[in-house]
Amino acid sequence: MMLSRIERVCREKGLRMTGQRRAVAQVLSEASDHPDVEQVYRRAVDLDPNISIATVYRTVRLFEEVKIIERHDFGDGRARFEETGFKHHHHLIDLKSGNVIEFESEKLEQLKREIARGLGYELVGDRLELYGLPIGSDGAGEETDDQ
Amino acid sequence: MMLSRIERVCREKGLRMTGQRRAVAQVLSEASDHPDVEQVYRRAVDLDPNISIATVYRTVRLFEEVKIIERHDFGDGRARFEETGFKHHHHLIDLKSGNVIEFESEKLEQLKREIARGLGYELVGDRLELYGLPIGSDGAGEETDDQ
DNA sequence: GTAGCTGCAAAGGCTTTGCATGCGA
DNA sequence: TCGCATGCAAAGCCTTTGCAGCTAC
Repeated sequence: MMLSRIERVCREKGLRMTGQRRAVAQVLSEASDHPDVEQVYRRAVDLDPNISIATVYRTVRLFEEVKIIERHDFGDGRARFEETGFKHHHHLIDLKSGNVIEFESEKLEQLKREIARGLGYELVGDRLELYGLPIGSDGAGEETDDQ
Repeated sequence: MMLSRIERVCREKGLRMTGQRRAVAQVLSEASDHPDVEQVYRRAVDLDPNISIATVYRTVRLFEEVKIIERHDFGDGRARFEETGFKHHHHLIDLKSGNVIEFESEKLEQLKREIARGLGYELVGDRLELYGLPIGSDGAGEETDDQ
């Protein structure tokens, strides 16, 4: 059986691998969206029916601390998660469908650092989301939702 | 007696001016920081001892809806507010002191629009905060706090 | 006078935590 | 074995809301 990337990193970091952590790891490894805790929980239950939502909360916090996942806040009051990627990126939220589109821009990275430096600061973190409406949309669009 | 800018806008929008709303308006007009609800409440009590925190919550929501203040979320789980300015700007949070520095950048505005457009979206909103450490800091800095 | 505003306290949504039990290394 | 992990339920934090009384217009 093949280990998920997250699970591998867990071993490297010496974290105890329980069935529940394995389940959360797999869910987040496979997710291409940005699930919230509730969604992670529902998907994890399919892999390990014993998991509780409290454990999901504890596990995502743990994974975040060792930097194998990232926490996001898209302004709706709950946290969303994704596996840490190789490349720093940001998100554009499609206000019509709720979909999240990832993008990266070296120009943007430079500009952010430049602005911070200009104010006398070393940039150590940032948060950026764009909210947009699809060009050419008539507003009658379809929504996405989760199982 | 001179009306605050916010109070003037309230009248223009036909909002009923109560003592409590006047107090919140004045607090936000005078604030140069980005107070949270608790801080607005404490300052408003000095102007109108009858105000309750529920009213502060209702009032900032109302003011936000008519666009005379803006709501921000600096990642600490509570909302912060500031009077709407003439110019769109963003914030850099000094991680050493907690201070919030405002900045604007036309270059950045252009780049954001350009990125959104490139993804097929019309930019209708955004959120951007930079988190930084003062250059040349030894880490032994002073903190700010509020009355 | 009346619609709208307020205070109070209860409730709501997301998240954390205390405690006794369970389980991985 | 033994300490870390978990489930459950309670609690915490910020925010909203139902309701009865009050007030600006």
